Amino acid sequence: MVNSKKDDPEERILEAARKVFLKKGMAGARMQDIADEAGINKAMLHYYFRSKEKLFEKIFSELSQYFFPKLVKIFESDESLFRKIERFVDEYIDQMSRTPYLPIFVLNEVNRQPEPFIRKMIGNRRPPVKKFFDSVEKEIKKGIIKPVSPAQLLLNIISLCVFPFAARPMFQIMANVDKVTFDALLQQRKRELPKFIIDGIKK
Amino acid sequence: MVNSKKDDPEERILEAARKVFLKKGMAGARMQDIADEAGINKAMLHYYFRSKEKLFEKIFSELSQYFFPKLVKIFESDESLFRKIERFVDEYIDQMSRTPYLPIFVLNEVNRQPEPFIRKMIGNRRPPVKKFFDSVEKEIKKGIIKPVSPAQLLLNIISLCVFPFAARPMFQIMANVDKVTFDALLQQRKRELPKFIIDGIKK
DNA sequence: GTCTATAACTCGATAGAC
DNA sequence: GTCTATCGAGTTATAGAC
Repeated sequence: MVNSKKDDPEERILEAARKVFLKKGMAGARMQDIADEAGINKAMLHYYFRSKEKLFEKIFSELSQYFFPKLVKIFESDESLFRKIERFVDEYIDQMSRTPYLPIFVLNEVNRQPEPFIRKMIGNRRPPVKKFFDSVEKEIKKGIIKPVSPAQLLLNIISLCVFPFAARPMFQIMANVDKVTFDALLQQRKRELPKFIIDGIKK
Repeated sequence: MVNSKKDDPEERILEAARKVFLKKGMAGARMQDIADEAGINKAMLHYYFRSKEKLFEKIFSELSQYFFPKLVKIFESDESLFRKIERFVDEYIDQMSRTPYLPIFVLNEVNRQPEPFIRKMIGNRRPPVKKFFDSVEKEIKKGIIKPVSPAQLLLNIISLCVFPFAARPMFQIMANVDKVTFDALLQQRKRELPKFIIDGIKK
């Protein structure tokens, strides 16, 4: 094994940059922090990625892709709407647990970066929501669920899954709760949330 | 009227700082931006508030207080739990509509500032949640609602109210929606959300 | 109190030796 | 490719005239 991934400096830099940008955001991150985290020298960052902005673009582009729910796979199946909601909640909470700082990072940068930059970065990463809407309309017509607005329902589901992660640091401080306890709370949530959502819409 | 509030430079600075910090965050904000916004000179900022950090502390402390739900007033009343939820949703969405950038600002800074700073700033601003929990337990015992976890229910309510504001910039870009349309969506939400929540818990 | 000028410092970026 | 040294732009903060 000549060039193991772990020793590849480019890979080490990306990993360090991911960590620092996630925690501090573009404006708060320092190239020095990233260099230290990667155990190398500031000049190397520029050698490999030219500028802070280029490095950030790479990281943001990569990370934002994990933020957007992979609705496609789930909602293209021919399971029932309820089953789809169950799977979505389960998978999305798992995904966010793996990258806890991701929601606040993405929300924050989308708010702060100029709009053209954001359009370029997340341009065609919009999840194909139409399939979900159709699925909701169908269940309404069948009389299985109440006549809810599909857009509001989708917003509800995403709010309920994502917000706890965005509020996690605040919650942990205010409730004086450690990581382990909070994770337990999330596991409980994975079980209770689908029930809550489904009971909120079914007839 | 010798010293109208509108002309008081200290007040003008605070208003400008609020605006700039909300939009750009501590790390992204520039003292020059604040000075320009206040229509005065950079040196004045330091004359009145000594340092950027001191000014930020003042603003953050003031703003974070508006972020925390005023549960007290609502949940101390002797209305039914359902009525309390209705009022909470209505008032909280109104509050956030008045300060749209507030949620993302607070969540972001809590994540980024060192924990001791946050503790000092929002220390005893934790809403007295116990009253709400008691109220939920009571309704469970009476058999009016299902046996839900009060903590999860509170988290649900807050998620559903706050998240749309944190995600607003992203949502507007992705759905290609302007401010007016989004505000209409929020008004619809004020009507539909209480139904959704209540149907999610009632027996 | 308010302003101009500038000091002091931080940080991204580059030059140049190895 | 990697490092040390340093430049230069941008920012916070202060000195000092009015």
